[in-house]
Amino acid sequence: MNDSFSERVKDFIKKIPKGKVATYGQIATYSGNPRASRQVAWILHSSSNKDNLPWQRVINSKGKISLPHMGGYEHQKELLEKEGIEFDENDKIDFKRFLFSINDF
DNA sequence: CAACTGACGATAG
DNA sequence: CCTATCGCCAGTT
Repeated sequence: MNDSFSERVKDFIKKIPKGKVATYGQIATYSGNPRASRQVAWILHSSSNKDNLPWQRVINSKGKISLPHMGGYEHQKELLEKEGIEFDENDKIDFKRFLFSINDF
């Protein structure tokens, strides 16, 4: 359960800087498995709180929060807005401005 | 080992 | 923009 894809995913998420967001596909890709986006989601549920991961910075490829309304959606949105991330009228995040990239390291 | 599950992604219509 | 499907992966049951 260590030194695996899962560990790298968690490590990557920890490296997402404040004020930036990353998509599941990105995390999966940079962790070695471009198609394990689902696994990323599973990991978040599995240990986001336990490992104190900035889970709120993980969104889907559409630039939107995946959580259902009244199921954490508003909570996540508030956390992101507190970090300076903005949402447009469609509740989408502008990748051009807030998407985290490997070059930001 | 088989089936199921999950905050997904890409593609097709 | 929407729904429907399939694919992919790891952890559970």
